[in-house]
Amino acid sequence: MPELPEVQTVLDTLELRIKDREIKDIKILYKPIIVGDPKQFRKRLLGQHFRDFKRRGKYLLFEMDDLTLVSHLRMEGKYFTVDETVPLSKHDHVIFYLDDGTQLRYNDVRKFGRMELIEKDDEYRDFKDLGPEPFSNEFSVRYCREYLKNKKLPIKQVLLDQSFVAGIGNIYADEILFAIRTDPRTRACELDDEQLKDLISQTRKILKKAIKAGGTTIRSYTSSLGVTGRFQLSLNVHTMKQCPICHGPIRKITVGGRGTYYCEKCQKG
DNA sequence: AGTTTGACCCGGACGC
DNA sequence: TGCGTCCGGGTCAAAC
Repeated sequence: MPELPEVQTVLDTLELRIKDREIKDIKILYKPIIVGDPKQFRKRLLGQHFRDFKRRGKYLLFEMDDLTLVSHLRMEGKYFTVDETVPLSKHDHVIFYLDDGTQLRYNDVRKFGRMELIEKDDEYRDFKDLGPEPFSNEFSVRYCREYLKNKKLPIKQVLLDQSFVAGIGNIYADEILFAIRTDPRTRACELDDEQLKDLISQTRKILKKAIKAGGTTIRSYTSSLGVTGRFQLSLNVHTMKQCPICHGPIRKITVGGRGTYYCEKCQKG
């Protein structure tokens, strides 16, 4: 599932491919992807150019001339830039016809992804409940301490809560907790300042490394986008069988309804 | 009022 | 082959 690093990678790559391209036409093959009226969506985007590529949490923001296209990939949303002669794939749902004869295609097996137009510089309504960016100064020990002080939920579950910090999903939550040697079930309010400091720095370190890995991988692809690059990312616990530190078994449990991998020897308290 | 839980959207993967 | 079940990001409603 695309998390912050994958979203950033997709954005960076799309910027290289379609920056300043004009939208000549749009075909929407599966309407629920579009939030709001699909006809208006198409109409308003005709003649617009992809000018800037920004990210907020896991949201992609395509800044056009007069408006912003907000896109969320949810589980398996992918973008491809292809020549118009390439046949449609099974799960292509939205086709953008560009002025250089190429197409930007949105493909989504689960159909969970969403696109929505917002007025330029408008604060997107979904963003009001979105927590700070992991790389921002706002994501500080003081902020975490305050946010978590009454939270009795498992720390893993809070890491997945986008209103705490934006952009972390199931895979990186597991990796971060492994990196700070903390049991994913630990109550969030029980982390002390030292652990919070560690949490913040490891979060940034892991996300940065992932962005770097994703970017490297993506560049080796010439005809398609949306390959997230995760397969090249080295994971320590998520979907792993053996702990890279103690070589003991990695356990899989359910925390907050999500599959969770951890090492019971290395991750205590 | 604030916090927490669970259903929902969807289809591929997997198990029996 | 053919079912049934599981999974998951974010939203929303319901329950605590």
